[in-house]
Amino acid sequence: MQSKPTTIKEIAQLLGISVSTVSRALHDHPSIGLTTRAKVKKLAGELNYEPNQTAIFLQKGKTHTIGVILPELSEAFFSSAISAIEDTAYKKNYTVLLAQSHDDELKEKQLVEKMKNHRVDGLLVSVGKNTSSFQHFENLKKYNIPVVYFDRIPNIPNIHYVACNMEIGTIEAVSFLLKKGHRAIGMINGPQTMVATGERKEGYIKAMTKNRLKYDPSLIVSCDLTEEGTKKALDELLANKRKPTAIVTFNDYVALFAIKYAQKLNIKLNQELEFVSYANLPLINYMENIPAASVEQFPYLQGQKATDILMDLLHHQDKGSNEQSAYYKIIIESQLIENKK
Amino acid sequence: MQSKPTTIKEIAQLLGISVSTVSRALHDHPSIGLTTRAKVKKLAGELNYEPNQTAIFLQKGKTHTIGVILPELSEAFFSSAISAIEDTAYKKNYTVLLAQSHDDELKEKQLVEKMKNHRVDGLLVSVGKNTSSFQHFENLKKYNIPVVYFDRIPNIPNIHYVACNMEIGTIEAVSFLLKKGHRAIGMINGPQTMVATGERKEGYIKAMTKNRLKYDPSLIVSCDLTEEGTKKALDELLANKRKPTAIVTFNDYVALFAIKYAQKLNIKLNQELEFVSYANLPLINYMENIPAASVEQFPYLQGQKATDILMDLLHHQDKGSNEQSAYYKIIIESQLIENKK
DNA sequence: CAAGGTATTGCAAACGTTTGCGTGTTGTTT
DNA sequence: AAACAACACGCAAACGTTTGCAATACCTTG
Repeated sequence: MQSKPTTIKEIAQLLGISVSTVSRALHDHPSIGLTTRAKVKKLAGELNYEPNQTAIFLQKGKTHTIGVILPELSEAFFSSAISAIEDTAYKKNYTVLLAQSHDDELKEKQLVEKMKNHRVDGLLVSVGKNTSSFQHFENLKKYNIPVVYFDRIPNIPNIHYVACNMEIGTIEAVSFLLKKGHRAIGMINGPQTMVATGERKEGYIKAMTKNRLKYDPSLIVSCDLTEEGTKKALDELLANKRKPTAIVTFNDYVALFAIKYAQKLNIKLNQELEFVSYANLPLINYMENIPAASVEQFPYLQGQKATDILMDLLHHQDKGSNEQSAYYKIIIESQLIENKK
Repeated sequence: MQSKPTTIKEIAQLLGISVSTVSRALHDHPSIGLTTRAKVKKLAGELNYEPNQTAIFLQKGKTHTIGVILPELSEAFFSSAISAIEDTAYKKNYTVLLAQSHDDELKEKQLVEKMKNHRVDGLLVSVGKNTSSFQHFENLKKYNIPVVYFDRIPNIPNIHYVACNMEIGTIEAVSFLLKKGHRAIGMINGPQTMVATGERKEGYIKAMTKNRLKYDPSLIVSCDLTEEGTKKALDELLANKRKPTAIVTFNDYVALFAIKYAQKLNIKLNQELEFVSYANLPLINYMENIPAASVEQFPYLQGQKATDILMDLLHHQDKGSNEQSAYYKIIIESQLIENKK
């Protein structure tokens, strides 16, 4: 019952011809006669022949597989990105080898090794929160395994990446609130250590100066992104001498925490206090009390672009120009989207 | 600059010994002298030797890779499951090859082929909504590739699966509402075609009869799971001669649609009308108006169990007993969880 | 010192495929 | 009729490992 998969060798034997002829026939090599070609294909069809990829991998040195390492699969942002990656890779006939680092630098390193051993053709990476050294990724260059970073990118030169610039979206967000008449606009920002925190702050300041308004540092508070931290941050803002009438929050989680808390404080949403956030929760649509607008970060698009770049890199490394000087640096502009309710 | 990965052959040459000795030395084969063993390992370390897995795959006929095919990566339920699968597989030193079918039967078939060609050792599958034939999966048996289904399992005999039984959870859900004093309990169920719809209905009926209450069929309405459909279903229930004071909804999406709509109708939640749902959205925690309780389906646990089973199958197929008569049929009991607000 | 044993190592096949090159068989051309 | 293309196919190496078996060296024992 346990039929082993058919091999090229068996076909050759059954037909009384050589394996090379069979191989070539299956690939429509011109030097094979039409009759043998037909014979081979017929038998191959009947025997349900499927080429053994592992053998081809070994032979060609290419696996047609790309590795993906990201922090957390179950996070909405990443699951959306991985969905895009799989879709895009599938179209180009690549397969996806998946792994999550759980934001653990050590595990990340091990995963890189594993990917290397599996001989993935290329790697897509969103680096962990705590990753401080990127040597384990950079080492891959030596083995000619291209790496494309996305979303959470390391701050080092000479890399390919696609990321979303939060600054533009933030400017839009603040401008949106200004246009609605708000003057005291608060911001619940993330931890100082994150790049994203800086981008948001910069965007905030730029939006203010652009509109010839003075920037009040006391209106930006940082937060550890937990529910408790959010409450504290909101308290802090509300206690400010210039009590904000609108708040930009670091992300949707923070926004929802803040909204929930604001309701408990009997604050009238969208009247006394309006929120704008950064989108990372897909189901904003299912809820009633949501931020007035969200800065979209396009996870699907990011995954798609990153995969496209990797495919491009893989394609071009064969033909000449192994000395690459150009690096893909794709910045997707974040974009403010007003939430319909 | 482009250093090719070190091979066993190079080590052998450099040390003036044979490849087989190097191979054995690296595997701590007892027949290799301690001195050579040390020499080999030292050099291997210096040269950063990493075994070429593709070669090992070919040689051993095992890839230490499992394939995962599921409908939609970006859905919370599946992203949670895949997270579990990856975690579990990683611990056993397996790698995950990932693909999504987008509920497309044809693509599902192609993916199975692809997985087979990649010579995955085993397959984890949650079948697509529209899949009617399961032959493409069953064919894998011939090639000795075990398949474990999870969550969305086909209704055929002789398969391994892990699924969540909705009946118990539903009984709990209805009982929960009965205990709270509700007597007219409505249900917004799914399409008649889905297995899950039947299970919910059965659970509902059993809960009623168990409590010696008569079952009123007009209190169960089906719904296509869209927002519009949900509104219609709710209208229908509210127009019933016995207007329900509580409703069990097919899933969280439906619940949120219904809750949103109910608020628009100025119905006082938890007083006039109470909801219980089936959990598939993780961020219920971030919202104010949520179902009073949810039937948990344990996606992470399902993914974990399914992977464990597959690992077990893979382990035991080597040693004897290739004639397997026993099939794993793991039913995880769904469980009602009261939502704290 | 010969015999036997043991510890160490090498040889070569195998996994399934691709591919450069060689070889034989036709057929065409002069 | 000889020479030469063109065509069709086979041989064998290669990809990097593992592993059964053979072979060598060394050591012990009688």
